[in-house]
Amino acid sequence: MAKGRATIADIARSAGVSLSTVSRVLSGRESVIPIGPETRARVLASAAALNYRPNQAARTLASGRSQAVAVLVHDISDPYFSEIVRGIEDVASANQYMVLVCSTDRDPVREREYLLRMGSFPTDGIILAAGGFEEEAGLDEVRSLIERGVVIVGVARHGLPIPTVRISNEEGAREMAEHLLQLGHRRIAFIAGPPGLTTANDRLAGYRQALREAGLSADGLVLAGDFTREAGQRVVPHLLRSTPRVTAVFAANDKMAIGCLAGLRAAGIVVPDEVSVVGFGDVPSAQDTEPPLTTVTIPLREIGRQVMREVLQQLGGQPPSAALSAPTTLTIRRSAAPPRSGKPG
Amino acid sequence: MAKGRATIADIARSAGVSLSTVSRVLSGRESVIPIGPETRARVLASAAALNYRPNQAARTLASGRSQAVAVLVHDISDPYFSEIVRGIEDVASANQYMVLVCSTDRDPVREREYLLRMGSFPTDGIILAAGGFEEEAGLDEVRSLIERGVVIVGVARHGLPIPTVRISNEEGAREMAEHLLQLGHRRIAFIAGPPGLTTANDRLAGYRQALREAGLSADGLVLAGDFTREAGQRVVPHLLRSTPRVTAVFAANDKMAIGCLAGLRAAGIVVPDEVSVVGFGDVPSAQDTEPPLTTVTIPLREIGRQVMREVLQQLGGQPPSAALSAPTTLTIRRSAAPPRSGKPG
DNA sequence: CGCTATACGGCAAGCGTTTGCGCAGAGTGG
DNA sequence: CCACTCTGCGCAAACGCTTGCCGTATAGCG
Repeated sequence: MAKGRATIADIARSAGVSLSTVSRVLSGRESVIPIGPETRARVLASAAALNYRPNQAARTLASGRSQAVAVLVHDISDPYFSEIVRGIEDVASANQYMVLVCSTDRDPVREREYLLRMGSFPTDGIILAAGGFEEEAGLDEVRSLIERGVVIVGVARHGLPIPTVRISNEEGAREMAEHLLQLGHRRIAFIAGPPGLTTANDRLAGYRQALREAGLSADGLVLAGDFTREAGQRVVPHLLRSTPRVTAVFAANDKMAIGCLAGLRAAGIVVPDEVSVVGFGDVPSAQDTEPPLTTVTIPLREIGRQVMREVLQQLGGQPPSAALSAPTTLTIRRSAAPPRSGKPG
Repeated sequence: MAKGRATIADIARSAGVSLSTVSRVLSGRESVIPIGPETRARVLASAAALNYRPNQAARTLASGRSQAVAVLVHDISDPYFSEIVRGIEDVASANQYMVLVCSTDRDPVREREYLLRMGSFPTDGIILAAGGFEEEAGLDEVRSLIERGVVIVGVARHGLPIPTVRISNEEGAREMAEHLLQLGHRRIAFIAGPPGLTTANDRLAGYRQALREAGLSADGLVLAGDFTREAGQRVVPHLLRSTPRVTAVFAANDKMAIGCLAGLRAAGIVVPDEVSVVGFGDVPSAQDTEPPLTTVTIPLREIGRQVMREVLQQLGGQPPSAALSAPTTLTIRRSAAPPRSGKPG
């Protein structure tokens, strides 16, 4: 039933020119093969009259370009990733690109599956926005995709042979830890992220380094976590039991910090008076907790824009940029304060 | 440079069968034209050996099916929408569909642009997840898309000639208002959403109805808002100036409620002791505010799943479902309480 | 044994574009 | 006036797959 839409053949007929001419004026390839202004006008007029819409599938097949990029994230419903995707979409849509999202739930298997499907699906580029693991699983797929001419760019995805925008997770964590140290904290716990996830590990490394440089040991202070709110809540008893009690806790991401805040409140501990809590990421809700969360902010949207720009550039034939990077910054709110003055009594 | 990938022609040659046979076993059209088990095995083996990946662009061109759906949202970085998208993706990916996102920033013009681009881009379905306006702008585009055979389904998008999953915005708002009434509140302000947005208007209508049924007037109690956190914050002074002072505030969405909470705290007003605040939506961060927000929860992810299932069904040739709907529920947390007992001493 | 289904598979015509190549005619410099 | 270079445009071959239409065997049936 679907009414046949107009094709360039219809336009060619109606304008009295050849298919190639129509194609050339419609797809902007005029720069290489000039078209007379009057011819072009006729074509354009016919196209408009026929309400012509190019068939992107046909274009893709013929040209090898699909005007689409795929972005792999852990979970699109996580504000961390949806913010990156928004940045990507901003520059994509400004350049007539479409973006399709793939949530992998931090599962290497699902990631590989998506990568595999990308082998069929027409995309010009793939953005690996999902954090990677120490041991990358989809290496072969990535390689074969690259071989096919797909440009792949990652964010915080070292360990893969692709250009990557670097997030200063380690530096950011170090700064935050130093901030805590400067506030006077000496017993600072760290709630770690999912094991193996480089993003999480880098933050842990930054924390460790700061402690080491301050001549402190992190022994017994790093608690297992998995980036969920529940994890942050779950560790509260451990925190309380520690002796001497920790005076500050640094969560590897905001969600855990927020969970921790909730757990602490439930336990009747007041933040930051009795214990300071800081996070990493600066998700939107970090400013609405009580107290508002001190955290390290990552310019997520800008990262998205940057990575998409990079994709576009490479698609345009330019070589991969040497150093993409996004600096994190400390944002001090009210969940961290100096520890309660010294020793009891 | 891109190494040519294997095509069905290669497989046909290697397996000693015809193109059609290969196509049939690989694309599952065997049900209609049976293929011998041994032939099929040979084909499969060759495909595997050649590391074959179907070319979806070619498939789309030849078959008219693209295995992709587009979803239009106001803003993918808004948890409300990213949650819906996640639900969509869940069932899409389980059915080998890809989903591409389009953020319109609540701008009818951008929505039309995206709709227009969908005329070129190969998608089998379009989901209008972005709330609509009283006066729909993209009607022509929608119609022409439908005519081309694209299935379009909306969420809370009445006013368009498409099946839509109904969110009980009005009922939910009425319930919430009734809850406040029951708590003893009589002066309940309402922070409205963007003018013209049906989702927002429906909630306002629900609030009004509840008040009316209680014999109360809403005059002077509905404040202009736009769904942003800032809007919620901005109205605080008005709230405080009202005489007699309102004892409860109902924001048309959570973001405004949260902003309001922040504004109230800044003004030294304690919630819910001095004034109750409730929202609508139950975004994830609603549970982490202080006090945790009483709000009406919308099963966003399930809505996403439902709408995608509907798309799939229609793609399968079934008629549009008569009544898709998603019931909202009240979730009582701690931001609403009975008003301070009666009149001042 | 003849006849009709049925199982299995090939042919070839598209699907709508892009693009390398070829070819006129109009300038241009010598 | 010639050899050339641009312009401006058409031809037709892909791009990789699906699918309607036709054969063949083979089996089933009376």
